[in-house]
Amino acid sequence: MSKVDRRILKSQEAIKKAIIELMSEKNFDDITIQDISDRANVNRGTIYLHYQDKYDLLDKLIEEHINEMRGICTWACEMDWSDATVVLFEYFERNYLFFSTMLASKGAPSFRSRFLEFLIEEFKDEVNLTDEKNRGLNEDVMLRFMGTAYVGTVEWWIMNGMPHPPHVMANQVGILLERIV
Amino acid sequence: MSKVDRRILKSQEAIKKAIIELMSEKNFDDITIQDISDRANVNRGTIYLHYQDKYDLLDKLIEEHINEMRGICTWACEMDWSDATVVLFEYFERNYLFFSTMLASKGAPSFRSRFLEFLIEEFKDEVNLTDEKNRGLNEDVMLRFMGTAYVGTVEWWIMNGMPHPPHVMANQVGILLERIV
DNA sequence: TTAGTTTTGTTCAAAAATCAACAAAACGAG
DNA sequence: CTCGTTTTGTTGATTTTTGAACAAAACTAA
Repeated sequence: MSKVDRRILKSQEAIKKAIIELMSEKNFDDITIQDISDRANVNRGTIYLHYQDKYDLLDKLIEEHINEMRGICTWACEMDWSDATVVLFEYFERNYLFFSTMLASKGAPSFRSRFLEFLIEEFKDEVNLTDEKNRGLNEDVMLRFMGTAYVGTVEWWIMNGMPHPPHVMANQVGILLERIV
Repeated sequence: MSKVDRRILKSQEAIKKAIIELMSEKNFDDITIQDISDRANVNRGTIYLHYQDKYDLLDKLIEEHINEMRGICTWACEMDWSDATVVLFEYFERNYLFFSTMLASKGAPSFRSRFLEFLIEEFKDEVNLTDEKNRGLNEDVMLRFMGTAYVGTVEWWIMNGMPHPPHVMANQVGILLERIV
């Protein structure tokens, strides 16, 4: 865990913040590297020091959030399922601009499917097919069912300006998930 | 007007913002260089690259604001006095944390007098002693009178959380100043 | 006082970011 | 298509910032 030079962190933070802001304002295709460097207040060349191009930047940004969420899930594994969900919803809230932009219709269409894929992966360890209750149920169907429900609910919550606090959402979703699994 | 490297601007901005924040939280004497660099998220050595010590930093910070205000005054000289005052009050509002910290009882005692000194300097060009109306009036007394009134009013406005919008304050102060001068 | 801790101010080599310049690619209007 | 403009991705020389280290000074508590 060799710590990273703070200049790298600062530059990358500024660049990532910039592209999220810009994506919330205009179409991804219309964003130039110059736009990003202007907004981030870094030299244009600095962006190329960290990313191949704007697609690579978007990929890395998404993947970072996925990893962050994976970290939260494994870290919160010891807790109750409902408690773990609270932490996730607080993460969504904290990164509101990212999720609202990415889940918006004009947003990155790749993110929704990547998000779903991640959730299914996480649910995999939670479903128990050997359980009496789940006799005759197909795993892929169950995972898909839970995953889309989760994504869809988060999407609704975010796109409607987070009408309930995270812990309420987490509680509701937690109850519903418990019933399924 | 050779433009300054953006890294210098960013570092100095972060450092200045840091010391203002810290001064609003604790006594100036209790603030260490390490505190400032931590808050600004820059290396401790970077501060010494730009300032002698924390006293020099505070001096430069104050003097920068004085210069900024002087710029506004000369730039707004062509306008009506009342309009110029609006721009100044908007400047106070924009830099609320700085002014509230500096004018607070625990703040930098040097700032209040420096501020007053600046205002008197600016008023000097505005008073006309040859005017019939001002016969028998002493210039120093007039300037002191106007200056302390101005500082005191700004101080009241800032320390009370800016109860009126800048243009209202500017209008009131403008009217009162017109009556005096 | 003394010993132990914190803070200061400075040094160094290394890393990152900067600006300016460039050719190539992509784009858009006529 | 063609010309002119914009954007891209890369280069190199220079500047700023970094982290780590250090001795000296200042502070604290016993």
